[in-house]
Amino acid sequence: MTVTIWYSTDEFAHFIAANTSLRTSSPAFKKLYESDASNSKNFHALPDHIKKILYLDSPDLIVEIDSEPIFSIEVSTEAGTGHNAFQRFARLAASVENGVPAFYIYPEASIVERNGGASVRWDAINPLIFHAMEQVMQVHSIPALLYFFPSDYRSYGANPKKAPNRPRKGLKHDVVYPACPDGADAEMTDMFTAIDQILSLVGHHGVVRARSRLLQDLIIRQRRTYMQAEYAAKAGGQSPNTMSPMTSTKRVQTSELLKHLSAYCKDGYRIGNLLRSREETIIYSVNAKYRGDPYPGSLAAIDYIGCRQGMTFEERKYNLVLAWGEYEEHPQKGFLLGGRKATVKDFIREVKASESRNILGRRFSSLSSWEIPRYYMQVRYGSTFSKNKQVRIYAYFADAMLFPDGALWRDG
DNA sequence: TTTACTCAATGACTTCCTCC
DNA sequence: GGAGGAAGTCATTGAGTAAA
Repeated sequence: MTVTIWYSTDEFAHFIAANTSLRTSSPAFKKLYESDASNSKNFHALPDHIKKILYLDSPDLIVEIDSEPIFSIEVSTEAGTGHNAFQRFARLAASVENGVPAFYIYPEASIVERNGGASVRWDAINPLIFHAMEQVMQVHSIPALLYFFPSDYRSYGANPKKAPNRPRKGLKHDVVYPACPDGADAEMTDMFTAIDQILSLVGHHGVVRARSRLLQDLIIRQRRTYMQAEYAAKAGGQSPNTMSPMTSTKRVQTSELLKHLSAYCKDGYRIGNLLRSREETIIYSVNAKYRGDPYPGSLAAIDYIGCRQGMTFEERKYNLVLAWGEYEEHPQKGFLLGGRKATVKDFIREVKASESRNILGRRFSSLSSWEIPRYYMQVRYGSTFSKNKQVRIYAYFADAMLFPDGALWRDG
């Protein structure tokens, strides 16, 4: 049995190995490269099954046994207010969509000091993240489990100024691995138990059979139940639509979307059946400058919270549309998008920039040795991994992208 | 060989806006 | 007017590359 831990942070990989049964399997530690866009020298050398998990975004760690990914982990110390907790959601989704359980370590709350220390308070996690992860589990029948990054919150929730770990945002770090969460905390020991359980099931049943049993496992069911209870307690009965990022969405008749898109339909062209097949459309309306984070992750979460009813993005009850600009209803044109913060040119510019990393137009004699396998990867995958993160994620999740001065959409 | 610069990604902090 | 959420800006890191 060959165990490999793919990591972006060496210390975190050793932290996980030392605290789980992985320590007895003499794992190999290998660096994970995020994409062909961010690391053209090394990305193409990753195994194909690892690339598939990275097709949207790269997690902090992937554990692989005999060339089969077993689970992935994402860790963050960021304050989880607003849409922040969703920034990493696309990579959790990518993992689970490939049948690989995903662990997410996120602070229940972290201390944010504002105005030079005049204001010291806990910023608590947006509970909608629990709901979104539950939806992913329901769609794919693969665990997506959140564990709290250990903190002083439960003991010093009312008094952040007295929190022992105030200089580190109230977060408890490990003694041996200081950049990592405190491995002695119950949240982390619970996570290690769940990891060991997954490794044990894989050892007994093999990867494929183990996957189908994971959600029935008692330890995993208990965590899932805990997450549901946390959502209920923290959301206090609020509807998902009253929480970020759902507050930035609106549901409209698809006919309104088609009216809006008709401005771009010339020379007898008629929009295809995919958009028409769904009676209603969810529009993620962002009146902001075009950018990446946090929108890609939020878009993926909106898909799972409000649109999906099957394993692929084609199986949606509602179209999912990302609209940049100031939304304004319009009786004849469906709706308008105003403002100058974002333009379709921003998106096109990024796509064009990614093409500069495409080496398929080169002559063989001009390729250096290390570029030959990269060239061969691009022959197979085109620019799948050469585009930057947001371009990949937007094009994957959004059935249409709208700007004040242009639009892109799928036909089928 | 060293240094400076660029790019991509991530995360933290500040500011703005809306609602009560 | 204050609280909290949303959006914008900035700092950091790591890798690659071109110039000194």
